[in-house]
Amino acid sequence: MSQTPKQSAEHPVPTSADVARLAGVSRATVSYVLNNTSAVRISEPTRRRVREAAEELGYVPHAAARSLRAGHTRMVLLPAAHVPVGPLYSRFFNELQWALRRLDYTVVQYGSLGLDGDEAARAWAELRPVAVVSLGEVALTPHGVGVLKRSGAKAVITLGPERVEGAHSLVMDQREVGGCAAAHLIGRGYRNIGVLMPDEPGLELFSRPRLEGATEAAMRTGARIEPLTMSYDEESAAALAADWRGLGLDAVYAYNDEYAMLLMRALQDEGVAIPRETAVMGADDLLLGKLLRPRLSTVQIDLVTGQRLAGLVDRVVRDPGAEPERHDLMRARAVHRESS
Amino acid sequence: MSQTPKQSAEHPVPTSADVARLAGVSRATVSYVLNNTSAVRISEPTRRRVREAAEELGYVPHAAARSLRAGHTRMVLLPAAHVPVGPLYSRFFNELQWALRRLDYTVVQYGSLGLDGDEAARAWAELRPVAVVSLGEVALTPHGVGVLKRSGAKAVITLGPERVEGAHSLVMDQREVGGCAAAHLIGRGYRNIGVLMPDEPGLELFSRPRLEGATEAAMRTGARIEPLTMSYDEESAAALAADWRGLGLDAVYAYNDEYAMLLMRALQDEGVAIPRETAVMGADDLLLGKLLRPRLSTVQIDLVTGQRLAGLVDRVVRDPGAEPERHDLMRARAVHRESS
DNA sequence: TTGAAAGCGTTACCAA
DNA sequence: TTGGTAACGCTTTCAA
Repeated sequence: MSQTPKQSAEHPVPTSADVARLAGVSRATVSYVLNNTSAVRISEPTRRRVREAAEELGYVPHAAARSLRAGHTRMVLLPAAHVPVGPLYSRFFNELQWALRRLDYTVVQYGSLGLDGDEAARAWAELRPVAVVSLGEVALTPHGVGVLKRSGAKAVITLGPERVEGAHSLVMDQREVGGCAAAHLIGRGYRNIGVLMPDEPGLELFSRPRLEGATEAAMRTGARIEPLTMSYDEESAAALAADWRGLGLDAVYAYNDEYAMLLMRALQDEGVAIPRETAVMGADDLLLGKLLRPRLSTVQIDLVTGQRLAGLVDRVVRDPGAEPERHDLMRARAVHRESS
Repeated sequence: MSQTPKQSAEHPVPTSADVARLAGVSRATVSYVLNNTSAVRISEPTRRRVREAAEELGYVPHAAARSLRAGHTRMVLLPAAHVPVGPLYSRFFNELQWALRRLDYTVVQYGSLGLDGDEAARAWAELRPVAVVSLGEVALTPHGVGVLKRSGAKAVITLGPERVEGAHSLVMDQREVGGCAAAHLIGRGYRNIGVLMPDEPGLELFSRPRLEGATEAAMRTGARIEPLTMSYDEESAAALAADWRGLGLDAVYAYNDEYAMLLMRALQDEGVAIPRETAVMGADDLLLGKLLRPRLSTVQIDLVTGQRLAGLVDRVVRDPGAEPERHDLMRARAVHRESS
């Protein structure tokens, strides 16, 4: 056992050498045929023999060996600690993935749970991706970006609340969402505004900047912002609603539509009139919000399309020096319905 | 340019040879130090020099080279054509990912959009994963399973409606969901049951077996099953509701809770009394369904936990011969509320 | 038209 | 305690 057996001895994985042997040609010829190398002309009978041999052995090329030899990959790494929740985000995700495949990139979502920013960057760098698109679930530091770039990544693109030195940062400021909601409520005359913070882990990345945005918007007007905590279950909502009248609030921005729907129901069950006694506002403009009575006011968020982001990735990979044109990454817009 | 430049010439990616050179030792020594190989004792000063050199150069090992040498990987491939929709599924997904990482596997979601079963299997095999867990978005054929196994995959596990020859198939029969819903409705005396089929692509994988299950359950009782089509928007729901009374139905099973909520609202807007005139039933037991009035009856689905599935993966990898004990993969149970 | 050989970055054996 | 070296699977240049 001087050599690690790659398989349960009886079952060696076929290599191009095996194909060559069976077809009675050299490994070079196998490579030419299987990759349709146009620079070399191989006779039709030889091609057939090679193809048949490959087929018979069930030969599949070894991606690692290939990229090792090539010195680069076409892998775009999408760090995905959690599968993002919510239809908005997952649609964007799917679009991006699809568009990148059309550009002939291999999209790999790599879950780096429980690693901090720099550890994660190192783990990603080991895979030698040609590009990394970080959706902001892991905080990438300038150092982490350096590690990735030095390991050969041509494009490091971050979507998140703030710029990251060295990366192409697309700033997606969640504060705008909170600001939008607060401005809408204030504009309609509400002065004591609760802002719901989900208790669930992982949402902080969005919820905190949304709160900040609301606070900033209120500051300019003298309205009061009151942070509230709730988790995504009926008990928690009921508990919050039970104390509601003591809070002295006339409006609440509830993080997103799902939390808003939950809270609104709890308030209604408590006899709080919506919006007369308390206005309720969500975010994300889910279809379901329109089904409630009163219909839920919300913040509609236009995200950059996956298609456009994929184009950016490709451009930066081809020309890593060029600065990205500034994208209108995210636009938020209040949608008034009946709950506010 | 006889050799592909791996980087923009000025920026070569550091290798272990560079580290060795800088530290004044051999590549072997570098490997020993960086991998904490216990079989060899390296002096503390040497270790320090190596570590410092690695740090200074920003050296990160090359995963492809490593696995090429090792002859195997710890990669578990999760084909993910679409990020799955719905909180149920994504929770399961996250759990699985997390549990596999704890077992020291590298979880890679690989999006193989637009490839058919056997093409996809080939693409996966190129990465030489040690295990593949297919959630059923891509139909894996016995041939595809063969390709994967011959390429070194120790475990090929499928979750889906039916067994796949050669793979460890965990049968997750969506027919049970539809059957459960229909049985519940029939048990409560409804005899003319519509079954909603979403118009959205990709959901067919679930919706068709659910319809089948409902049909089978009805067959035994003489109830009528009527397939209906609707897409996930208000217009489509309104159109369906407008014709509702002509359909002569006294109940509807609406694929899942989201579609059910949408349809129920449209029916209410049309003046159809729920459940007196028409009973409505969903599936998935979403929290939001409890918020409607009347509260939505549903089918609660218990999925196998990601933790357990991860354990199975690990067991099969360690001992590919062993048959998996039969898991109770999915259990469906009707939950009666007010809408039926 | 085909083959021989070098080399990609790593690790592990064996020798010093 | 350390270093030399071969080998993993593949592609590509050069020579025949």
